[in-house]
Amino acid sequence: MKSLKLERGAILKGFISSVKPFGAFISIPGENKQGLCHISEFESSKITPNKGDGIFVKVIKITDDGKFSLGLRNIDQKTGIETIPRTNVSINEHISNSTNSGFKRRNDMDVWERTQINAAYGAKKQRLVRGDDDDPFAEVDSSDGLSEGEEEIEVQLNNQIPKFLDPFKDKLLKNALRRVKEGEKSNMRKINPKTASLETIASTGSQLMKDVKLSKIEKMKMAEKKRRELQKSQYFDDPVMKENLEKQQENEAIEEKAVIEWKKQSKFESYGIKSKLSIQEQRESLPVYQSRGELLKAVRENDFVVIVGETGSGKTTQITQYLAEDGFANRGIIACTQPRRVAAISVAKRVADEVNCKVGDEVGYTIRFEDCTGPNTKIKYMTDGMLEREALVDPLMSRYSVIMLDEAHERTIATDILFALLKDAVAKRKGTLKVIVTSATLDSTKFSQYFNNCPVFHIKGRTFPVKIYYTKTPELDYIEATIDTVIDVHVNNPDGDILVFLTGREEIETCCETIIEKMSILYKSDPNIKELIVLPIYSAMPSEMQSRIFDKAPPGKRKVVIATNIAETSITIDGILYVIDPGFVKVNAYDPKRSMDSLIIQPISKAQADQRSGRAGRTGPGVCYRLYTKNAYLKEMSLNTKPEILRQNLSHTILMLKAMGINDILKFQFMDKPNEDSILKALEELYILEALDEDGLLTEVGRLMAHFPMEPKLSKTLIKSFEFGCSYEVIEIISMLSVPDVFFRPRDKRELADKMKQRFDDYNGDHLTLLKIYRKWENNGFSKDWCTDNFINEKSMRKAKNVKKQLIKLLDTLNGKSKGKINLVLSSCDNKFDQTRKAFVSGFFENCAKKSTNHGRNDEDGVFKTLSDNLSVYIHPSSALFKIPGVEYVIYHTLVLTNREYMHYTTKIDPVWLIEYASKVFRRANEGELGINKKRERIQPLYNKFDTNESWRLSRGRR
DNA sequence: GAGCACTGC
Repeated sequence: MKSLKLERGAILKGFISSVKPFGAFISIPGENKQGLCHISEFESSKITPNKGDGIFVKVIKITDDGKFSLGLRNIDQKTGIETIPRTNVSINEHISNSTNSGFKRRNDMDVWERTQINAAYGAKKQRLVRGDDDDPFAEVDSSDGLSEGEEEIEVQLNNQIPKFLDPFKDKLLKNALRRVKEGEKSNMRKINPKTASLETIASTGSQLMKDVKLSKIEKMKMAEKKRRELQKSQYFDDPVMKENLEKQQENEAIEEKAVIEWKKQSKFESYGIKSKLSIQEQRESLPVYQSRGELLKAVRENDFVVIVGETGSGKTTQITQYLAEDGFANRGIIACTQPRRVAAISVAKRVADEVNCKVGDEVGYTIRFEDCTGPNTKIKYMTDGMLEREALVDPLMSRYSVIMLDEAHERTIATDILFALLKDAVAKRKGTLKVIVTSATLDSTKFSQYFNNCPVFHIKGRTFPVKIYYTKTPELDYIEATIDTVIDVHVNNPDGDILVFLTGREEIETCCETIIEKMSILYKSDPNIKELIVLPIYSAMPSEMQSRIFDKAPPGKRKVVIATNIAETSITIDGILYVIDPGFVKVNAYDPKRSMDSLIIQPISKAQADQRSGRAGRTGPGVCYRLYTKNAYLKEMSLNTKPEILRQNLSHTILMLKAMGINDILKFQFMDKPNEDSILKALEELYILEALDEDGLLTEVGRLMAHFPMEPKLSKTLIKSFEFGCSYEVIEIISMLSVPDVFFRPRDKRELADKMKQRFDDYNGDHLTLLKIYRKWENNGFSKDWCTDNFINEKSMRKAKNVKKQLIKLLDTLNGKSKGKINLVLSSCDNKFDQTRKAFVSGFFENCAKKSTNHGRNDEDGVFKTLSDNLSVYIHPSSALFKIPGVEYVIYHTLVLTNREYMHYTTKIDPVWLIEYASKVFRRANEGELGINKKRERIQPLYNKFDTNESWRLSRGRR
């Protein structure tokens, strides 16, 4: 054959010079460079690449530097002649031949799109026909119920992408999907891009997120398919390929190891700026020092003082010391509460340094699992939840002379409850207890009014000015806008790190990946662009990865930290000069009517927006880019974030209040009173758990339940476990239920992680599965490696172990204090795990669901109906009971609304137990009084909460 | 066949 010139489209003969996992290098005689032929080319041509083989190739592309890529498709390897792409012909032929069977003419682009869309959506109706080689479009059976005019096209999946469109595949897929999405949305009201509200944008979600997610699924499928085929066809009979694969794997292992080593080595930069000033000089240089005298005077003269202290004012570390120096410590302990444990510890350490003592001596801290105070302690930092617990024993707070509720503007439930408790205690203590409350600027008036119009003190902060920019029109896709802004700031602005606020892990990961992708293109086009280091952070991330965000960016590089609102308050990163705030946050919304949790994305509040922008002004004058309009900030955003007490299940809180002797919850002096539904729901729950009696007064059991730091359903279960002789089992399960999810599912190894999890699955359900895991871990010496090997979150396991320890200690104390009245002797049911399930029924009978019989229709499989509300609920796919036949009655730990109403942690039960252990609520249905449908449900609730508003007081179980 | 903002006792 005559040698052809090397140009695009030319068909040449070459020789395979080397085989790689991604394809083969091919030498063309007379050319001194090798061309690359991708593995997909071999796959579609059904040729096994072997070193030395001669093949016909077509030149697809030649780059500027003379490299060329080659193709094999549609080239007859015997003759070297290009065949006409068969798909084009076949489709047209087929369509013209089949006009009678309801098909309309469509071009192959349509076919291709439909195939892709169907594949991506896994459409149920689609019926794939894998035609054989001679008849790619097997005769279509049109008798499947399609009416005239409707068309259902049936195609094969292989090689449907027109060759000429290959390079645009990703883009086409994206567009096709977008069209489908828009088609779906066409009934919805149109969003006007100029006036869209934040609410609308939040509820629409980001298109970019969806696109990335879909194309990722596609890519994963392709990669998996490729990997499998490669293994199958090449690995075993080709020594060159085998060697290459092994080498590649080796390299990957080395790389992975290097990353781990690097992570180990990279350590924290030291915190704070080392100051040359003496401690005394430093203290005097803080802004709060200017107000020392006035502040002490105000505290002496008033029972309550509200302090508006900006960040960096020194209020948290200094005010307690001023009070101690002024003699308040002689009349009792000076307490300062913090919403977070780390804050309590780190502030206590700092103050101990300043007064030159050991932590736990004059200055100490108390948090759950850890009491670091002593007989000399005068200044005590503690979590607000800890002080709330202390109020159970001592509502007058008689140990304390001053209590400072720090960060009170965060409005945790504990702080909100303490507001009212302290107001009461101050009145009763007649001048011997002082309360200081810190607040943000925006709600200082509200705070002052609540605390009997007390004085408000302003302390200036020590921060730099932040310039704020708004967008001119609303950003419809806030993820896309965020990515563009990050890159824009990086390319056009002087040095300084960037902080971005997004709502969750998924968003953060997508955003990071897209930025890295886009940046790599930019680096190529412009070598002068500085490197951008992209760092994600969210709470569920392993702590060794979290610490990376504190590393300083090397000279000449800039870092961008992409965070959830963990970076709003919990974590402070030095060196941030630019903040990018899309204006959204993910919050938990609890629906008391259905006792269901759901996570929703919503606009942030003004206070939150200000908090976020403030993060740019800690090391120098900063800039904040708000990706919403000024109008949205002024008119759409609420002043403050809705306090937690208005968003949560209150049963635990209300049980505590009852235990403190506060009976009339509806008249309790909340700063913001929770919704009545929410209070009634909690009271009702406590009543059916027998923690409250007919009059709403605390029962013996209720008093006991209030001692445990867990939700009432769990404490009831715990107490009942002593009757069932399975307290060890129940304690271990409760410990596992009260920590973050123990199952670890890394993005790239989900299947493996799921398989590992399945080995622990107990056929009775998830509670016993958790028990199994805890015990396996214990038997393996609480080993970290065991956790890693089994895809278990070690952090959670250690926490569970701590909870177990605390519970056992607590039970010991209760037994000791009760002088024989209570006898909670720990015991194990050995292998009689029915006892354990029975104990859970006696606490969780309200969370009971029965498999729906569907009355003949089988549209929806696996639907359960809750016995209390007849709500349709589903077993979560992660459950040990998912798709297990023969599961009729179950109890569940919580109900979470995501795509569906899912039961989390489900356990199979015997319905008879409901009657036996929750006789107050359930009874056997009476055949005579029921209709046909009701008869199918042998058990019915006695108690009807919709009777009257006060029905929680009544017991219909007695009739 | 699925999605976990953030705390706290």
